[in-house]
Amino acid sequence: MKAGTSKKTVKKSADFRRAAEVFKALSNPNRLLIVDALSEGERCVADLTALVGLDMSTVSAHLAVLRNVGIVSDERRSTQIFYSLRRPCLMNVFCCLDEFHSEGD
Amino acid sequence: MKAGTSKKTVKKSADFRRAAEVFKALSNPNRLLIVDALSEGERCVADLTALVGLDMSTVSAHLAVLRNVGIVSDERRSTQIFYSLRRPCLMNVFCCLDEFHSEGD
DNA sequence: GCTTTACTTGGTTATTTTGCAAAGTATCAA
DNA sequence: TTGATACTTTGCAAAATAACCAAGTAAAGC
Repeated sequence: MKAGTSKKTVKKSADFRRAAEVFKALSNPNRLLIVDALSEGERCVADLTALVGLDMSTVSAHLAVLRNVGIVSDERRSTQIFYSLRRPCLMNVFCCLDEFHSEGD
Repeated sequence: MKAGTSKKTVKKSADFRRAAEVFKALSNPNRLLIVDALSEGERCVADLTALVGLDMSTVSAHLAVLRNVGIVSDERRSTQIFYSLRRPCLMNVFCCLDEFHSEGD
């Protein structure tokens, strides 16, 4: 643990705003579907579009949301653009969610 | 690990919808502020209202959102209603988010 | 240069979210 | 039972989101 870092972190308004943005990016089922697909490796937009079954422009917008909060990155190779997950720890979030739901009432 | 459970879980549309609802509940800075406060113990609505600095009706609505996805539970004691976190693992999500941001570029 | 392919951006519409204020409900105390 | 306290619910306006289609851009091939 770094110096100046304590277990009980002091959180500021900006921290909550930033965290909320990440959660908001993950708050749509189609984006989660995309994130899940990317967890198995990079995919181009056409593949993701086929996967989610919406208009490509819509999928492109979803990818922009994920990109803007740093969840995915894109790389153009000739005419295609490949997206991939930037944050391996995102998969932990999914695991935590499984736990969340299986704790049930 | 239970029988019938594999590492590579097959996820259905309903799973993504349910997960998205939890993320949506966490996608607002004021709700995150509330969750953070509750991570230190139960609080009544008046206390949470003072904390977030919005109208009590607004805070009540935020609490309803968190309650509807099972993140918090409420218990009336005389005229006050105390809210508390139902899911300890939610704090793991916060840890994961810290990790998320500190990986950042 | 022109076309095609693969994507993104802009415009529009319907729906959802977030806030406040006012009215409603539950509990307690006088 | 009347009033006060502590919430919740309803009604409403402003802003954000998610979807489509149409138009714009970037790279590759002809």
